[in-house]
Amino acid sequence: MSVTIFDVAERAGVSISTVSRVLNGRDRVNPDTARRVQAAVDSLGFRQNALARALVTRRSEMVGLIIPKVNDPFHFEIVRGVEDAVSLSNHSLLIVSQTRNDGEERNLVPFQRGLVDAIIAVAVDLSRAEMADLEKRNVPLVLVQQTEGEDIPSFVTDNYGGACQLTEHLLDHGYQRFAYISGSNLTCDSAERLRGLRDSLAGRGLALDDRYIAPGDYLRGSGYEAMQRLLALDPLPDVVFAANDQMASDALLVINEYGLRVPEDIAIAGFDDVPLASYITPALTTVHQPTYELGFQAAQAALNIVKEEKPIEPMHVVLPTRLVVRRSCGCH
Amino acid sequence: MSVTIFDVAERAGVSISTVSRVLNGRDRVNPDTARRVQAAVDSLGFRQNALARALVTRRSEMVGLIIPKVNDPFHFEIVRGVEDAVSLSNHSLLIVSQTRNDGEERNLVPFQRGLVDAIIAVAVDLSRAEMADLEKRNVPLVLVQQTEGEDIPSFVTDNYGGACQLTEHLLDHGYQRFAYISGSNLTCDSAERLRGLRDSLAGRGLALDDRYIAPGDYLRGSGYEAMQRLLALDPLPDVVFAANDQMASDALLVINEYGLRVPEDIAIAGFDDVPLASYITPALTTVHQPTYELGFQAAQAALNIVKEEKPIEPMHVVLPTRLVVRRSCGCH
DNA sequence: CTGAAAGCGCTTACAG
DNA sequence: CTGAAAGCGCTTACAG
Repeated sequence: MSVTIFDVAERAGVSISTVSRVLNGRDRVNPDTARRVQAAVDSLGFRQNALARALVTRRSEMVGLIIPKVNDPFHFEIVRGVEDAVSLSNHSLLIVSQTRNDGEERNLVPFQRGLVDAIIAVAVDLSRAEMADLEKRNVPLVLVQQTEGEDIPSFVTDNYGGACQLTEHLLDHGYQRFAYISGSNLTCDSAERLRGLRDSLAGRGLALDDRYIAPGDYLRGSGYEAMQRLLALDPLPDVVFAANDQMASDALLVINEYGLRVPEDIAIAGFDDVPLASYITPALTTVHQPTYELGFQAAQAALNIVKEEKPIEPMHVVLPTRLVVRRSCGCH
Repeated sequence: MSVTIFDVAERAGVSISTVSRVLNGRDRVNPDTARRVQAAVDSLGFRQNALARALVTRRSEMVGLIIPKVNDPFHFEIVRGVEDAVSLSNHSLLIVSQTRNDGEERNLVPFQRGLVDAIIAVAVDLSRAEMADLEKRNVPLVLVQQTEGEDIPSFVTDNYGGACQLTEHLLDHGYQRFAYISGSNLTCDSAERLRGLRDSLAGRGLALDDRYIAPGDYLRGSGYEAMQRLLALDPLPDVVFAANDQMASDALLVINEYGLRVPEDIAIAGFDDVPLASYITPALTTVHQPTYELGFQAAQAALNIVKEEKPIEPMHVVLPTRLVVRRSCGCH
């Protein structure tokens, strides 16, 4: 069996209450006693059982993260940010990677059973019912890259503003016929980016023809089909704005296969500024998102809600994006 | 307060023992009673408290994952594999992302406190002492992409074989002067790959000059410096074998900056076959690793050890790699 | 098939 | 500053 607090107490010749006190360092303890206890702890190799502790304190010191089951650098930077914030305050990270679209409830079960002190949900489209259930169980929820009403805290990047900035830049190149490759329509980021594109075009008296919107899902390969569809259009678009870099890279491949050149024949731009963007040829003009920051701040906020036991201020944070001009837009 | 098993028992007019029985579905329970209990559970919205349950069963149904703090697709595919295996058996995943090199013990604490039933350590170079401690606490450990003696189960890809295959291919192109950009020397994969390179060269009566080994650390940007160092050499290498695709991509950028062409002036090959490899120009010849499989199998093994309470068979698994020929080696 | 009781390993008022 | 006792929410022999 493993070493318990009773073993330590016995060895140190004190009660378990005293052991608990020196372990948690909260109440005052005679320095001599404390030393004896510490010696017992060390010699026995004792470690507090986190489960027992959590059961009585009602704090597991674990934070739950729900994230779509995609493998891209964009999401992983968020995870890194979350992980850093979480471990900085000595908490652990429990991850549930949820397949988009499957809507099964099972995945959330660990979170409904008192396992985590707070939950961070990334672009995951939780149902209202699920959110309500979590709320009933009194576990704070923070949304990342999505929003859902006023009452649930959220951290997003300025998808709209970034899209506007990018579109303005493309317009300055003189492009007129825009095409858009959309992301998964389950998440709101793609819609926001599209809205930015539309509004900026409208500002110059242009409109986006619906036929020039090709559906994608953010994932590898989906930009491929979308671009093929766009290349069947007549006239061809001047410039393609893909909802993320991955799809933009796919589009580039297709355009090259068709014997056309980027940016001379068709310009391209993406969104996210993942590492891939700077490695392809021509390097991709895109919008940088502070993903690590996003995850870090969201996690800090979640932890704060737990600590303060009240909502955070401000409830809704929008992090600025930054236009990254490379060659695929026609610059240089 | 939250709904407990007592509330359910009261509502259903039975004892908590009975409620527990229907919840866990193990012992025989009168169908009528079971229905009453289930109705109470549903109407109260009751969920078992996972902490309390874990405390008595001595199973938390959580699996711990230790992974270096890098953000690359290679590692994340492993995570995805682990996550799938873990959630397939209704367990949760607790992640600790460990900075290489910092050697602080703190990160392992959650794992030493009874929080997880098993641990999977990815290329992380746990110290012997840490492994021993974990063993003392009776939590099974499975190593991924590393080995440490006979007694600890491990899952690795065939780094040596893959490197041999790749080298043979490059030799068939007629290259003679090889250079190697190494990975972090904390992990054994890079050493294995280097060994494969060396042995294959030796098979053709060639040797690798130490000056042609440039140190890298697998991370973004480190191939950059390494390649600069190699380009200062006289004579220049015919071909550069980078220990992973990321560094190979960096090397490509540097070679282009120097006004040289790949593969005409210097050929390049990588390792891993991450998505990036197929997007750069020229597309990268590399060695595919079954990373998802690796994580999946490792997690299954860990879960099996927990379930069977005995070591698995076989203890050491080597998954085959596959040569992926693209253009950077000179093919086409 | 079901209930009363002990126990998992801790923390935390409450006394002293 | 310290200890005895209750309790966190479950499971599981043990009786019946």
